[in-house]
Amino acid sequence: MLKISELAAKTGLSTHTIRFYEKHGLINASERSEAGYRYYDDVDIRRAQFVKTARNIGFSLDDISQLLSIRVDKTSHSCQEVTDITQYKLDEVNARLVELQSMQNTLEILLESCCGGPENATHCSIMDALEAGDVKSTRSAA
Amino acid sequence: MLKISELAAKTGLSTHTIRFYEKHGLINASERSEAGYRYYDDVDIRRAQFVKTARNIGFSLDDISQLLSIRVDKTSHSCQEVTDITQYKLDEVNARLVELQSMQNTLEILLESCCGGPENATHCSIMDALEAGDVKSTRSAA
DNA sequence: TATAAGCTTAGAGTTAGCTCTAAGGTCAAC
DNA sequence: GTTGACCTTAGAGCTAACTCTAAGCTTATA
Ligand SMILES: [Zn+2]
Ligand SMILES: [Zn+2]
Ligand SMILES: [Zn+2]
Ligand SMILES: [Zn+2]
Repeated sequence: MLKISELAAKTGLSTHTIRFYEKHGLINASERSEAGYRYYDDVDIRRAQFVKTARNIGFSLDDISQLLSIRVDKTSHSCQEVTDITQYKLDEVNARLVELQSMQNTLEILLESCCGGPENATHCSIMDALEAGDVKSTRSAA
Repeated sequence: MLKISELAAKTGLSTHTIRFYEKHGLINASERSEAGYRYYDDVDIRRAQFVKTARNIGFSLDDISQLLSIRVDKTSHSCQEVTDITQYKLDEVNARLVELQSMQNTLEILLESCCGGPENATHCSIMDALEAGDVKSTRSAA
């Protein structure tokens, strides 16, 4: 049985974050001392580590909620449900990648066009490009 | 002279956003009617379009503040200041790209490992991987 | 003249995921 | 028996960039 700071040390989550996750139903302490101290058993610890791992991959807390409800009763859930969540996340990531690559491209072109020197910016081609608006839009949803 | 909704139509910003940008010093209406209505002249309009363009590229409002203060007095600012802002943004974008590519990679590997079928998730390799924690961490700063 | 559309303001709410504070109780060590 | 580290709670604050609301003027149209 670990106390909260020990679970924090073990998982790399802060105690604040652990309590925050508890409030959101992601993890919990199956025991409490008389004084109200949280105590985590092996099952709790594995669940906390699962959350941390999923979080590291980039799943949102909502995604993780769904994964956890599959996890507690795997026989009632299908592989397809798991891949759906994962595929949806991948789609999000890919969409964001497209945006960022477009930003990267635009910024690189801007940087190439400007001398970057110490003279004043009256002739600056980056400023000119921003002024002219002839740059492609890279944002749809941040 | 445009009224706020006309400027909104012209720039693609909402009237709310225009007022929000004004509150943050990005744009302003050089005239007001007796009733207090905002009126935007050509200079205002060009500034608003500059902001929109910079925003489309992905610059933050803080970045844009800096770009605008260069813009209003280009002789007092150098190309280097402009490239510094741009390069800094590009560095940010590249850092985020690395994270997202790592996420993409991890998610693809997970998806390949799972059958995605309708059977129950007791054998699911995605769940197993999350359980084992043997996935690389993709997040540093979101 | 009445109705609707549009404008004003200050300020609150949204999102996600923490992060921190205050005020106080508990526990082990010296 | 008293430090000091650790625990508890409710709730506020943070970031970024909006987004919306309420309450009340103004302006254009029919
Ligand atoms: Zn130059
Ligand atoms: Zn330049
Ligand atoms: Zn399967
Ligand atoms: Zn599976």
